[in-house]
Amino acid sequence: MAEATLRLENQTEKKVPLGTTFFDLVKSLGKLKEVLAVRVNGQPRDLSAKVEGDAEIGLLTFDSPEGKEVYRHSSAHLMAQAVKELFPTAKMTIGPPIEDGFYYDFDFERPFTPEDLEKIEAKMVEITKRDLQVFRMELSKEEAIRLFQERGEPYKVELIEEIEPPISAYRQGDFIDLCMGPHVPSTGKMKAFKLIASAGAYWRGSEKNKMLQRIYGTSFAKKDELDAHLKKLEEIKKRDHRKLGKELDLFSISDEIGPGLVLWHPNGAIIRKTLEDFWREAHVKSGYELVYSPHIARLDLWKQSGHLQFYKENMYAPMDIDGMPFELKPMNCPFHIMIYKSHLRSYRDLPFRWAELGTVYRYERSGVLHGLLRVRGFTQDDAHLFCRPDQIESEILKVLDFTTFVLKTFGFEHYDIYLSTRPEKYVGSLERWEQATAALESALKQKGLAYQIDPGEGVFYGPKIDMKIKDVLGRSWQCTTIQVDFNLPERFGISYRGEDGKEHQPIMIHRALMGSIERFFGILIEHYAGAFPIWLAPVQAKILPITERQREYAGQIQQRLREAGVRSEMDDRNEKIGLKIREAQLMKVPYMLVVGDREAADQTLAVRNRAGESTTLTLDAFEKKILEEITTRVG
RNA sequence: GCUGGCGUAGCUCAGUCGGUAGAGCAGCUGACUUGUAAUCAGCAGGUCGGGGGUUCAAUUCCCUUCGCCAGCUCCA
Repeated sequence: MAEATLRLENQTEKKVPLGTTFFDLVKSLGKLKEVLAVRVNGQPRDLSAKVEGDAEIGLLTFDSPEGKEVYRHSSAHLMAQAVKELFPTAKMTIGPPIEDGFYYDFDFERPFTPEDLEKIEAKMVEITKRDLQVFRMELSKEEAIRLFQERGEPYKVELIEEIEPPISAYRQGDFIDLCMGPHVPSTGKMKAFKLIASAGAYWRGSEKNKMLQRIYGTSFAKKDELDAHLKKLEEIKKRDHRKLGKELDLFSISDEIGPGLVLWHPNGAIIRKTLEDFWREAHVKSGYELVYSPHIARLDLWKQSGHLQFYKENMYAPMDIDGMPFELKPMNCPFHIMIYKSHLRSYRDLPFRWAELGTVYRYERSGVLHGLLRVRGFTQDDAHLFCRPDQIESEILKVLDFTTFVLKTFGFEHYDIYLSTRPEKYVGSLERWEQATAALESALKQKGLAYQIDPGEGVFYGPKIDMKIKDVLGRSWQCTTIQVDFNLPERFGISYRGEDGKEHQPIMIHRALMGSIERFFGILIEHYAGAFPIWLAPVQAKILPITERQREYAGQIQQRLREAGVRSEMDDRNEKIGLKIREAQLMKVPYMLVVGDREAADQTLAVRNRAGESTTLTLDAFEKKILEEITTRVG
């Protein structure tokens, strides 16, 4: 009998007869329990598939991204089977794995209720107990269409009509679903799953189509992994910036003022002020100059910039001022261009680096507003660099250094970086695009930053680098964006006088590091779970006298700390120390300074931190410690 | 914008299968002078998101509108 040589991941080779199933192969390796599917020469396959020749074999377990996909895709099938058994009139549509789980969309006469989800989950458990074997079927297009027509699944028929044969489907018990696969070998493989939510979703994602009922679920290979994941979801809920924003009295969004418009309360405002001071100081140190611009400008400016043409949906209606239309600004760039235009510029002047905390207003559809993360009025930490083409790379290098420094200050040290290249519709010459894209890429490489290329995802006016930061829970947030712009310099006809005495067009680079102050603040609240590091904390130290007898001593401490620039407060209410501590703790105050008769006599402080640890220090020692922590921005 | 859910005191929430509402915390007043996450008592507080309709009567049912939440969509 003919044999095939299989090379396994650990570089060992194994000879097996042709036609051996991967199931048998995995069994012979003693890994049947954890292996869900295999990768054959890079292609994921079922365990039931047969060895057809020499191949590189990978074993897919739940620990690999591909294994997770297989497992969760099978989980989606399991859920669909449960739904069909409970609600036979539900029509199946699609059900893919997603990050952290899976979903399945059904066309059903009503939304699924939480009680439905419980029933479905119970049915899923039952189906796993049946441990149904999962079979792959390969069909011609006609067979596939007939099969799903007979089964009364019109959405599946619609999908089949658009795909090329051979068409595959998977069967477990009486349940059949159109699917590329691969899948786990039997329903009993699914050990730990939970249905999370139901919600509406459009067929094929278009609001012109019918609204379907989507059920989200998640699944894991082990119960404790599922529990850990559910715990993380709880943690995310606890950290919700909207909840913490209210509890810590940081900000509010008022119905009477309008959706997406933020009120910064004193506690939030002092954090913002501290953050902005840091931002300005850092920019000046890094060779930027600060500028300011107005909130409205003549409509003509936006015509010239092209925003009226390309950004209209996000702009508010113009207002009439003395018979002339003015527009609320959605961006700062045209203003900075006008500053550029206010003088004749020489190649010797370039680059210019102009930064502004510029407040812009953009119309966002009502359904997308979300706390501080998506608002209608916000302040960008914006800057525009005007440089010569040969300066792009060095400028990008500086921006990359600068943004990593700024983000690191807030404890963000892991990024996903994307380089977006020329889209189909673009302005500017091919040569410019290539030069700029190469400059961006070269800068990323020099910095040793790992990045992915997003082909064709650049903006029409130039290539860009986007950075997503990872917070303490591992969630990604898009903040930094660095965009080369060939368009606006052209539209506004800006130029500089070159060495050759001729006019040249400068390159403009837009960049925002935090993105917007509002959004970044929202991310920070969640990142720190409201327990801001001491340099940002609204109240850095709270003095808690035990009785009225220590009021004078407590007052001296407060005065001393205030003079040293520490944001301190005193709680001299006629209350028990337990209550004062509890309230300071709930407000996540970094240091509680308890002073009773003992401390007053010794001129010391009982310093309690947020973790509940106490030490006794002299006032001098505490002042030194807290100032050190504030200036170094630790803790 | 779309689908679904929700909107009751400053906050968190209960309640009314139609007869104009209740708790805890917060607030105010008083007592207590207190040692590391809630001292006790009393008082006060709501046109039940807004508008309209049905009804003898609407916070409750219906319509509409605004807002919030989840998801979709969108984010040149």
